[in-house]
Amino acid sequence: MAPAAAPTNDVHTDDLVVAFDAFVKAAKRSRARAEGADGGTLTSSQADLLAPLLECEPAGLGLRALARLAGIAAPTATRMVDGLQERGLVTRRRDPDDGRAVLIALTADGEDALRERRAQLLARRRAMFELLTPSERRAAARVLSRLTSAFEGS
Amino acid sequence: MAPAAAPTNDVHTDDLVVAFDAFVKAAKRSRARAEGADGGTLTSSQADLLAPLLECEPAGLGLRALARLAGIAAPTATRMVDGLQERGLVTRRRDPDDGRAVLIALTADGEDALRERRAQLLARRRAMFELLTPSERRAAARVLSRLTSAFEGS
DNA sequence: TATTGTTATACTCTATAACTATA
DNA sequence: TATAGTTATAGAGTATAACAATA
Repeated sequence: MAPAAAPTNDVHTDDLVVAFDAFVKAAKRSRARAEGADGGTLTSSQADLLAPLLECEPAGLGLRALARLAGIAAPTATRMVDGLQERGLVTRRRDPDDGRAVLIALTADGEDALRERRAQLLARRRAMFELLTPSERRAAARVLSRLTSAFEGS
Repeated sequence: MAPAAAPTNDVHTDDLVVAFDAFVKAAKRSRARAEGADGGTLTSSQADLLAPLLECEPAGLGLRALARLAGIAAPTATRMVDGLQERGLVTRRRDPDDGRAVLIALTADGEDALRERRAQLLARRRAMFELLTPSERRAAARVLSRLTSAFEGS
C-alpha cells in the first residue's frame, strides 16, 4: 500500500549525489591546474604504463603484461613504448627464454621521471589533506574506503 | 630537539593518501566498466560541451562561449560541433545580430541524448550509494564537501 | 594451432598558428 | 585593429584487424 521505498533514504542519497558531483568537478579542475603548472615529463597514461616496472627491475616485463596491467590494448602499448624508448626512458630487449617476447625495462632516466612524478603527486595530495583537521582526515579515510567498496560492488 | 612536525598528523594524512588513491583507482575502473557496457551516444567530452545548451534553449550559444565553458580551445569545439551536427544532435545558424558569430543549439535528438546520458549517470551513482547505510551516506556527503573545499583551496 | 609483438588503419580529444569574414 | 569562427597541421591516446615470428 505504501508507495514503495523509503523517501528518507532517497534524500540522503541525492545529497550524496550532489556532493559527489561537486567533488568530481573540483578534482578535475585541480588536476588540470596541476598538470598545466608543472608540465612534467610523463603524462598520466605513460605513468600508468610504466608504474609496474618499478616493482620488477631490472628484468622488465613483457609488452602484453604491461598492456594488461595498464588496462590498454597491446598495439597501444607498442606505440607508447616506441615513444618512451626514443626518449631514452625505457629499453626493449628480446627475452632470452622466449624468442617471441620482448622485455621492457626502465632506464635510470625513466625511473627518475617516474619517481619524480609520484613525488609531485604525493606532495600535492598531502598539501591538500593538511587543510583538513586530523579528525576530518580520519573520517575521510573511512568514507573513501567505504566508497571504494561501493564502486567495486557496482 | 624533537625532530620537527607532529608525526601523528602525518600518519593520518598518509592513511588518507592511501585511501584516496584506492578510491581514484576504483572510480576509474568503475567508469571504464560503465562506458564499455552502455556505449551511449555521447562521450564525456561531448556531454561536457553540450551541457550548457540545456540551460539556454532555444537561442543557443556562440562557439567561443561553448568552448570556454567546456574548458577547451575554439578549434576543438569547431571540430566537435562538426561531428555532432552531422549526427543531427545540434544545429548551427548565423547570429542575426552579428554576422561573424554562429549560434549552436540542441536539436530534439541532441537534447534526448544528453538527458539520457545524465539519467544513466545518476542511476549508476544512486545504485552505488544505496550500498551504503544512511549514516554512511550522511558522513560521505560531509566528507566530500570538505574535500571539495580542500581541492579548491589548493 | 596458440601466443607475442608489430603494422596498418581509424577515431576522439586536444593544441597552436594561420586564415577569412565581419565589426 | 579586434573579434568570431574555421582550416591546417600536429600529437597523444585509444581501438580492431591483419600480419610475422616463435613456441
